Amino acid sequence: MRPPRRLIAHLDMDAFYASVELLRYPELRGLPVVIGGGRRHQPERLADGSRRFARLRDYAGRGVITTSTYEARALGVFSAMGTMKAAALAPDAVLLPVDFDRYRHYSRRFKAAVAELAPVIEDRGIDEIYIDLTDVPGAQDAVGHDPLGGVRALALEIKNNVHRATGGLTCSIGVTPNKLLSKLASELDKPDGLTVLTMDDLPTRIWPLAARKVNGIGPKAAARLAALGVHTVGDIARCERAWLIEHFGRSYGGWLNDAAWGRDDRPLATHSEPVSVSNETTFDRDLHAVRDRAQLGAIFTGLCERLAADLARKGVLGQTIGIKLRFDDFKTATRDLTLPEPTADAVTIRRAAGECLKRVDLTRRLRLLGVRASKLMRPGEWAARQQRAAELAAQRAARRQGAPAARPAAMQEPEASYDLPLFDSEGPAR
DNA sequence: TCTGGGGTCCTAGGACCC
DNA sequence: TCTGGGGTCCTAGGACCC
Repeated sequence: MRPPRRLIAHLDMDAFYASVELLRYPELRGLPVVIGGGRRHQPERLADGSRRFARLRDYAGRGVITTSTYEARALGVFSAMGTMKAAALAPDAVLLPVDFDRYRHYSRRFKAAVAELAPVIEDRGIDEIYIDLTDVPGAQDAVGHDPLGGVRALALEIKNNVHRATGGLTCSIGVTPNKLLSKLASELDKPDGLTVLTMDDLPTRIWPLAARKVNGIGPKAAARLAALGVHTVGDIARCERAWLIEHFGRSYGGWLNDAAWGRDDRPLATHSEPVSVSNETTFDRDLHAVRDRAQLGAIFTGLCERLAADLARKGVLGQTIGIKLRFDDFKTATRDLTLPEPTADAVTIRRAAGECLKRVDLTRRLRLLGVRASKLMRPGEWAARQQRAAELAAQRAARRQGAPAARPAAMQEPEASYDLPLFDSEGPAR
């Protein structure tokens, strides 16, 4: 019996935040709309029942576009773009504030709709997931002459279920033998797309793509590749593995080679525990540690209080407390401090974060301040850790008492190593 | 036109222990 | 007494992703 071929789907909601907003404000359909900025541009309800929306040109301040509708994208406005730059490109585009609670609500709905048909899901944030279709009944079946007909039909069913459960949202799905390729495939036919690929499609569908499209090749790596004359995934595939390792290190170079040839056997991560929780804010104007001391102090305390509340809401404690600063030159500094025991208490967090702050040079003005908790654990976990640590300490003590001969010989007889040849002219080059 | 806020993972040096 | 090496934790920074 052959094992079933892996069938991994990547599902990506189309312009998610913007599409959720269009459900609420259908009169904006067909217009360039962007989500982002601050909270100061709520739509205004007029006397005649209609609404007045803020325009991008009305916005002044620091912020980025979170999402834009396809009409806004046509004008050159994309996510992560500075709002001021976006305003220069599309001054008449409608600007809406982000409403994460609402997006989370629709996120839960679409994920539940998928789970009804295929329960093995990896969460990849608010608007995308991986789905393992390998063992879903019917997914491996051929339909007529199409060996992938079964999985194609299943993916369409998933799209329909999402559309129905969200009141009209569309998504794009890529199905391939692994996560890496599916992530690329889901983008090939956006929006409202479905792309099913096998390894045979690698040269025609994947290799022409820009290297930057690969999940894991970011702006830095893409620039380094480009400087070496490597621009597409196919360019990477044509590079010798050894050459990639030479330029990018054993780990990343090897991965680049695997990625370009579509090799990826990572399983779906269906459960995950949070690693860190943080709270940060960018100021309206840069602040100075001395001149704006009072204002900074209030912001700092507020961040610590919100962090404490977030920890409590998630039911975790953090043992390492850290701060993040961003200076007026956009350079970032972090400091952290591991406490004797984990906490979720605002005052304890504020005190630890204050200690961290003392270790930073504060002559430059600040544009961002953040507070972070890591080394997270559930309250019961702390007791268990303490218990384990005590047992280990007891074991070590017993070993020291009962078996002194177990110490390394070199520690008892240091003379033994005196004459050993150390690094000489034949040693490793410095 | 100066660049949000929430995360994860990796690397690397030093401390410390055995 | 400055000589080995492995393992783990802490800290700082950086790349990357949604």
